[in-house]
Amino acid sequence: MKFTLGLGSRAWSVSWGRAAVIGPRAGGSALGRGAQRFCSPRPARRGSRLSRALPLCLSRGGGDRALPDCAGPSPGRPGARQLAGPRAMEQTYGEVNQLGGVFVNGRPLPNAIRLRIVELAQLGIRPCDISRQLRVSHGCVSKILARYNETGSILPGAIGGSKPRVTTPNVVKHIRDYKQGDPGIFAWEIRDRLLADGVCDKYNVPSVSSISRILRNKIGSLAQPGPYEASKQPPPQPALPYNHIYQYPYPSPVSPTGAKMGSHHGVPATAGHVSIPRSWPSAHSVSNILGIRTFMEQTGALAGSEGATYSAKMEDWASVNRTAFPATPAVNGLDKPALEADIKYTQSASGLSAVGGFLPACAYPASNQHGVYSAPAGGYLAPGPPWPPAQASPLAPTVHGGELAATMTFKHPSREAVTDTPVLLPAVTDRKPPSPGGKAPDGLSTLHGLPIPASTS
DNA sequence: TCCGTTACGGTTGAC
DNA sequence: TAGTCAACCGTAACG
Repeated sequence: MKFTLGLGSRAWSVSWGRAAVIGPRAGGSALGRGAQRFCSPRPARRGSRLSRALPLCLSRGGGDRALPDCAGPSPGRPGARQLAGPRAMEQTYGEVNQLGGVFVNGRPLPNAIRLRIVELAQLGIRPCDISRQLRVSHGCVSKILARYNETGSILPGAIGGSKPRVTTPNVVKHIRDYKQGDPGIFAWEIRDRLLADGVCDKYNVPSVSSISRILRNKIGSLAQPGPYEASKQPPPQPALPYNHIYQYPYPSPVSPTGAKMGSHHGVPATAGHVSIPRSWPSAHSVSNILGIRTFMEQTGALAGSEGATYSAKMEDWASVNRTAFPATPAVNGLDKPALEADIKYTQSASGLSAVGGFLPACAYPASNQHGVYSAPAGGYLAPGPPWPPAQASPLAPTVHGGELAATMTFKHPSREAVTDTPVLLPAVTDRKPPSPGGKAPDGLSTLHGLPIPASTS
């Protein structure tokens, strides 16, 4: 069932919940499931009955940044409740899930919400309750918690981009050497030798097909140096620094608890154990997200071309996720943008009221949230019956804004204690060994990826 | 009712 | 510069 709400020039589709649409579950095999999905193309995706209660304008939060208009959905996503308009088109759009929560399809939830999910979970609140309270799908809650349990990070992974090339000049050189030494060598044998010789490790060894392609394209004629070799001699380099890319730069592989989550004062807790899914230069890197680069640059920790590189990255990301953490004077240790974000994310009379002040705010500056995320908290969490209704939050007594750091140490159940000592520089943790997943940690600073204001006091 | 899992449609960024 | 690809996202639905 689907109906369209029209409001002036605005109109969007709102569909009823799945129960009303698909009826009894097909139950049974995956085929049935798939068929059902096929026949019932997720009618509820574009919204829910709850969405009707949402404000029509999910414009970015207050102030002069508020959008004066709310136009219809963007052309690309006619069904979604989206914002439009000159500015809205570039900064605001979003959809409403069945719980009434606002989200941007394809984009991560704001770190503030992610953080709340973890925090609430650590307070013993069940995921289903968290889901309702934050109006985030339970699948998402589950995923975020699972990720957090696994990596200690609440941050989303790096979106987009490509994996680092494994066919580095050094690898190519070795392949050529192997081929020259044994023209009859098979690609898989080369692969084995690359591993055996330590040129590559199991995570970055080229595939057989890649080796074959190299042999075909780059080492086609062994009698003469390939164009690559002839043109430039790659500097000697160690085995492809896969670890440099994927490895958790943990101080000790046997000390998974080396890093403590959070710190009382350190809220921008720098130490920490936030990991990032990929650590090759990514716009989604924790550093970029959090503006750590800026900090590091300011402290001279990041210098030279690398800094420049990251600088560019930061610029790129400013439009979406990347916090344009300017090197502007901080306010009480908190960058102004962050403060603004705090304001924007402050939960109003929604079900989050109890935790509204629990978290500072989304780490994303409003300008990076494409509207939805930068909308006032009350907008992000669609208004609706408070959850739990007329019930004081269990968090309220213990958690309040500004005390996040003190209250939430993010001590992972399976992890060790939390340090109370604020750590000012990003620290790495020994959360997990290098894995193909390429989860790299970052300082808790990055912890939740939030510029959580030091609780001071 | 809860929750892990997964298909899906979407975004992103490197190539 | 546009297209492709593969990563990621959150939601909705299944079991």
